[in-house]
Amino acid sequence: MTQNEPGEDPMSVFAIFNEIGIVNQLATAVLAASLPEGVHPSHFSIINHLVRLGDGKTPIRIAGAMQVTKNTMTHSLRVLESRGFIEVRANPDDGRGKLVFLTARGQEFREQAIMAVGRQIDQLITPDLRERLVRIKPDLVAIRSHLDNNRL
Amino acid sequence: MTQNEPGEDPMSVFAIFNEIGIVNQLATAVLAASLPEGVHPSHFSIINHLVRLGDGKTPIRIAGAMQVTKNTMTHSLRVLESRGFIEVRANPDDGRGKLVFLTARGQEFREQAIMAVGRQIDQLITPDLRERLVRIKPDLVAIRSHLDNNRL
DNA sequence: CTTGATTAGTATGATATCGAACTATATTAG
DNA sequence: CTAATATAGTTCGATATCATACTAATCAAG
Repeated sequence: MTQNEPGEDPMSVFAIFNEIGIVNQLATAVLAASLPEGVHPSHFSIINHLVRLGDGKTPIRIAGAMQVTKNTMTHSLRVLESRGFIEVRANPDDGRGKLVFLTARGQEFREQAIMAVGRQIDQLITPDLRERLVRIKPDLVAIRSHLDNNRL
Repeated sequence: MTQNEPGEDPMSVFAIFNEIGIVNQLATAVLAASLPEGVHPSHFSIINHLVRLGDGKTPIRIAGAMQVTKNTMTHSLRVLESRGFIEVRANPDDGRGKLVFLTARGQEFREQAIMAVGRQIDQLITPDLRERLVRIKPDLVAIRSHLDNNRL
């Protein structure tokens, strides 16, 4: 396949991803401040993933989606389980594997956390910013989807 | 100041930041794979910051910009100094403080790293994706700038 | 000046993450 | 069926990051 004029301007695309990185850094800080003590944004992200794509997934699939190693997932799932946000059961179809399920408490937690961070965001952004965010959403989805389907 | 109809739709803005987060996650993974062993994306980010905004900054200012604590910065600067990418000197104007300077080696490193990650990105994105990225850049800059100037 | 409060940086102990090695189960070749 | 290989998850040792506490230097009040 032909290669979009390689090296055309390596800096410019890099700079855009850099902007995305900074936005994410700032937004994550807002999220972190909205979460209760001991709950890391990465933990929240796991719960969020289970709600969006459905639970009953194996730890290794979740790890792949989150781009973390399986031992990191082992650790994170323990934290979530100790808080009663998820349940980890043996996989009936695979003696090696496990399956992760959200609990009612985990779902409540997610909703409350999103409300909390939503309030912070409301205080932070203007109508203009909100409009810009909505405007770029389709492109972001396309970019996310493509990168997600073409990982290295 | 009036507040953009609070709670209008907390989920929708949250979902967009979520997309940004995933894009960043995937892009960071590409960057991490392009960096030499032992150099963390956060280390690269510090060098990048020093190039973009100029060096001779205090560790604490860099920590603020990167949204990490000052002890994290102490640690990261030691890694970068041990590799010869930066120099940390006493601040002549403040007996407590230090100043961080890029070395020639640090600048070379940044350029090579950007080239390396640029090649990976070239292989990963299509002309359509590149177009989308360029298209959303102005909005991203506006969003980043606003969030940066209105941190909690 | 001197004292109290603030600030820059470091030290210490904790959690999050990673890579490599290990265990147990599944799958495949023959 | 058995042996070799692959996969799911855990364990272990290392780095990155954080919160708290500490040291040293600056600044502000008087």
